[in-house]
Amino acid sequence: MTQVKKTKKTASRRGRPSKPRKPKFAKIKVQLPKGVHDILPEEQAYWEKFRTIVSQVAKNYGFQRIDVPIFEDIRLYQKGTGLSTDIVQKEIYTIKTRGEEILALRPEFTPGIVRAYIEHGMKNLPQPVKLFTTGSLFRHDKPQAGRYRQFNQIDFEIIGDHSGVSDAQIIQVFLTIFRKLGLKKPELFINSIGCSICVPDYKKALLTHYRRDINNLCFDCKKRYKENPLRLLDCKKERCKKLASKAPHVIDFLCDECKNHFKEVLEFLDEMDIAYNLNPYLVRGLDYYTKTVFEIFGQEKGSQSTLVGGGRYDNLVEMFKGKSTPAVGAAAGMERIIEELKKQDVKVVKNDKPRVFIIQLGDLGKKKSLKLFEEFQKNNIKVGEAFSKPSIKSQLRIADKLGSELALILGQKEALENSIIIRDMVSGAQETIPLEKIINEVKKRLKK
RNA sequence: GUACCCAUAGCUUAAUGGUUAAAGCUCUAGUUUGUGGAACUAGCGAUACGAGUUCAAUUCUCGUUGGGUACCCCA
Repeated sequence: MTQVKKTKKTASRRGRPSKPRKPKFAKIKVQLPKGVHDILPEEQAYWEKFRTIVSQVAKNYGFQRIDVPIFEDIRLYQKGTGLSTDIVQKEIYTIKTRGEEILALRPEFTPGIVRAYIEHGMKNLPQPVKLFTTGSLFRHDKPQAGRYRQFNQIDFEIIGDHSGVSDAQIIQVFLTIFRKLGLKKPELFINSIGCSICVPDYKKALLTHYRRDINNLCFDCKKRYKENPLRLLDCKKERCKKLASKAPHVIDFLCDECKNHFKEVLEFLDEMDIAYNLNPYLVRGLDYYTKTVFEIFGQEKGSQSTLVGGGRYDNLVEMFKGKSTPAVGAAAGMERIIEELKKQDVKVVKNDKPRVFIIQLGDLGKKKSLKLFEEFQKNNIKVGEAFSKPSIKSQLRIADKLGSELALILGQKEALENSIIIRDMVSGAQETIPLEKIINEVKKRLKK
């Protein structure tokens, strides 16, 4: 029999000389542009857990959510993030509108949040204003592990307080989130890069230190020498590193105010038992930082292991014509943190398995099943279904794969006599009961 | 922006300068016209794209695209 069938099939295939029918439309192959990624259903458990913890911790520490637009006037970032930064010089995505306007996809959160603070008169709220957000950012960078062109960050800002307590609290918030996520041993590095009063002195000293060796510097460092001497300390090239290691430390040049502020921050960290490493060469790549700067690294060493970066930016509000307002904030890369969780083998349980599954057979059975399904929704019981499958076998298979404990079978016969079969998927025992009692029966059985 | 490595089905892998590119997992269905997990059977499904060498390229060469890694920078 099967053979006949087979022969028939091949014969018919061969006997049809003219092509399989062509689609009337042209096909194109589409794939993701460079450096962007999908977050697939099986990944979502991590993201959900992450977001839940973030908003929980935010609430506990008194941060309110704000959402700022994905694109803004490019000048916001040119002025805020800084013209000399790589982010603005080579990584920012721009959009030209039909008018003359040039917009930019946000490469970071802080300028947008500061703009919102000013624009909505938040200086009239009780200070400081504590805000947080999460979302996608865009940087045209070369993609590699842990680095994407569209990526997600969580961001916390405290605007309107100069005290070191806020710096410490921002750090505390991120470490709390890490603890709740189950991330082991994040490492904190911290430094102070002074304010507009003391930094010029330090820059002068740096330039003096480098002056004699300027011709030995790498190409980038020559540029840095002119535009942003602090970043000379950041260079990873051997020759430049050697020079950097003999360079004077910022700490020694801090004015009294900055020195006290830094001391205060460290004292608060000590008080909260937060371990930190002092790194005199940590300067960070954004122009607006003053005083405290810090980074938090994961355990996995590598150049992309920065999980959090942040610091104080006491001049930024004023730069946008706001009233002089001190502020501090930080942001963490969500993709990197989730990668780190996976590397550390932190498991996240996904809990969306339906414990009950409805199986329908025949037209009448299907119709009644739809209704029954709604009944379960009203009773807030998660129930699985495969209404698109006609056979009982496929439906049972799916119920089994989903790990349902109970299968409810509603076929033609049951529909006619207003009953339903309830099947225990573990023991295989089943029982026919009146349809109207099913909700209570299921509730009873699920309690066990 | 620079350097190195990589690219076969949804996933993991195989093979070949020459007929129809192979397997496991997954998925769809069947072996029971109303009963899952196992087994068996069948089906779906791929040489990233473009050029060159060749009688013949998935295989060799080049380019493009995408991925990985290092530098740079950053989260």
